[in-house]
Amino acid sequence: MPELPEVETIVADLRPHLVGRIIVRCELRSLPHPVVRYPQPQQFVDSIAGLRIDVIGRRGKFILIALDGGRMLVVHLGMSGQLRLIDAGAEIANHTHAIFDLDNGKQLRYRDPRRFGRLLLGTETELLDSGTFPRLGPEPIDPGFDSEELYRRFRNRRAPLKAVLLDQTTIAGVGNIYADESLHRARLRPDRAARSLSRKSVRRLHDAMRESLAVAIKNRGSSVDAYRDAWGEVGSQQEELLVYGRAGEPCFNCGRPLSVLRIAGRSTVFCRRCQR
DNA sequence: TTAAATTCCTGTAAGC
DNA sequence: TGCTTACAGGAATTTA
Repeated sequence: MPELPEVETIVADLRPHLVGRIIVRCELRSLPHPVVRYPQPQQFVDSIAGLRIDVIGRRGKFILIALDGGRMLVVHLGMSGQLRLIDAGAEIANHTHAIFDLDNGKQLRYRDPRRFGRLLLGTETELLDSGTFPRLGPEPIDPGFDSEELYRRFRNRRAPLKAVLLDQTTIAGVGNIYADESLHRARLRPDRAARSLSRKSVRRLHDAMRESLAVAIKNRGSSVDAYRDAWGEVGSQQEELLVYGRAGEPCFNCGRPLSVLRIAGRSTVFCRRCQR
């Protein structure tokens, strides 16, 4: 599933090909439309035509495409979303829900078999006020994000550490894969209360999380499920994962079979010996 | 206020 | 082989 490293890879790949391009036309397929959440689909289509792409960036797991006139196109890939740059003549894959025609004969296509993703169009204020774009926590890979800030955010949280890491209003961009990977790297049990961590432990987690994300970005993300980059290619981080998806297999550190728990409705893999 | 449970959705894999 | 069932999960929504 696309988390911070996967979204970062897509954004970096698309940037040189999208900035300066004009969205000539937008076509929404499959109605009632499953992924356009704001504004109404017809208004979405009508108001995006003719706008130039000025900037493309990322915030948490959201792709932000700033358009001239102050509005932005926001894309969240959910579980199985793909945002790909394809020649206009190419065959249209099933589950393609939106097609944006660009002024150079290319198309930006949004495909999402499980339909958990969403598309938004509006100004920042509009999207925040409509409740369609959440108030996210800090970016974990931001140089200004220090472990003291993380400690402060854990301070009054009695929920399990894993659940707090998945909470996008606490930290933006971490999902099930990198939560498990970060906790393993930091040698912390996923089921202990976040507020029980010492400053020292939080510092270890802070460093582990940044390391896990940085390595994953370098490897162009984890293609454990439907994840593909902007060209339809897989990443390689799935081959480097320490615990995610390895329940029952030996811990690379101590050899003991990895355990699995259900926390916050997510399967959580960890080593009972190395993570205490 | 916080946290846990439920819901959405479809492809995949396991079980019979 | 072919059918049924369970499972995967991000985040909004509902319930406690």
